[in-house]
Amino acid sequence: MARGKIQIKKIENSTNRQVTYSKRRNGLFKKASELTVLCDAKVSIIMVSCTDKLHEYISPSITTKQFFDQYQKASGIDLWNSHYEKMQEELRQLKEVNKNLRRQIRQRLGDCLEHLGFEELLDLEKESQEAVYIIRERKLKVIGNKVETSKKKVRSAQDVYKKLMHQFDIRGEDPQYGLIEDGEYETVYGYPPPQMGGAPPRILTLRLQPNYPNNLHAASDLTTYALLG
Amino acid sequence: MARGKIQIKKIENSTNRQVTYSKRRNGLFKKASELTVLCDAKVSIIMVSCTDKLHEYISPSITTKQFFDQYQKASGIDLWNSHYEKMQEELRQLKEVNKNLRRQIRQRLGDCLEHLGFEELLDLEKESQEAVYIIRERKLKVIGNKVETSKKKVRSAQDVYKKLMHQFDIRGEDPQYGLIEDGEYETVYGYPPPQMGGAPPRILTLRLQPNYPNNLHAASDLTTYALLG
DNA sequence: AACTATTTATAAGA
DNA sequence: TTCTTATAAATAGTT
Repeated sequence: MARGKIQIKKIENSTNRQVTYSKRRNGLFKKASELTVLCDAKVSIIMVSCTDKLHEYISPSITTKQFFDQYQKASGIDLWNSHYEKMQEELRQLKEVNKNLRRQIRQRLGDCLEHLGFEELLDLEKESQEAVYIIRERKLKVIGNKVETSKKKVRSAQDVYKKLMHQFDIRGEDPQYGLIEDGEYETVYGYPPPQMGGAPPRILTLRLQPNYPNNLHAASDLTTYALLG
Repeated sequence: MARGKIQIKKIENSTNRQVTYSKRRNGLFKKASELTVLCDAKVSIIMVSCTDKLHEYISPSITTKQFFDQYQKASGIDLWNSHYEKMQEELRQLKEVNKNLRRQIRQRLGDCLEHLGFEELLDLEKESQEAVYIIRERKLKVIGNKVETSKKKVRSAQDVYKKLMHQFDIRGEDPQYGLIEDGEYETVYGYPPPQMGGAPPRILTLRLQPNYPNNLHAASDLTTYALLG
């Protein structure tokens, strides 16, 4: 439009193209601005250059968001579309799946059995009974582990006790808590020998040990052993 | 810009304003189009007139929706606002809940028991065993219902059979399927009397009845009864 | 919608 | 990028 007419086709020289883009962009924005004022209109321009840089003009007194809302309303085109609708569908499906999972759990707890067919009922019974066996096995294994651990702990406590007793012996002092003899701890849990004292002295013995942490974990171990009786 | 310079301020004459809006809008769109071609850029223009009419220019090879996506990405502004974010959060939570529900089911099937504490294991065993009892009771009740229903169906079939026999009797024809005597159906299922014929003749008898629907449901009933043996 | 005097935009060069 | 400037394009006011 100056110093010679140009063909409207892509400018091949990249630098020229960049310069023209910049100039014409400003021109466009200026025109948009004038239009906004002269005609009391609202204009939104968004441009992306071939180098993927984004520029935008937006009339004062309106946000791009408001523009999109207005555009949607006027055009009937749902701009959220793919994103929004897919999300809603996904949400719906997840809720449905969730509902089914919850019902399944309730059925496995014995609720809502009315809507099950006979075959399903038989399968459920079989599955559940098998699960009970597996869970029971697991429980027994855990108990076994706990017994092993406790045996080790008891042996350790025993050793320290022995040493302590030995020290009392050397000093000629009264041990005062010497109710338990060596070698008896190992059989205390599960089959307490008749000659043994009750449980409280055993706990006291453990507490005598400053190296033995009398924390919640140990307490919980003791509590658990009671289940073996 | 012709026949006199104008001030850039709102045109008070409404007709003039409307005309100018139209002219300049075309000018703007033309410029945008040229820019698109010359600089290989993408342009979106949306305009709303003061009379709330919407006009839009969009570069070929792109949709307004794509523009929004690109705009969002480049600007970091979330045009879909809190709604979108809320949906994403909801989605995330639902997926989490889903995962937990599935794990719970697996545990009730005897899988993944390693991560359960001892107390939890005991609870699970108790719950599962109770569920098995409930399911078993339900199964027995369903079986009871099925037996009742089958008794009624047999009685009904029996009645029709009796009438049919009566007709054969009157016409002096050979019944051909008269293997089963009156009063025997009631005890057929569960405790077949030794003098009874096998199952196939019974089914044939039922099929003799045009009023008795020999559909899939009836067939499924017969199949189910076999489970009672 | 068409015309046209005039303003404005801008291509090319610096 | 910005400035300059010759010239193309846009457009205000008119018809």
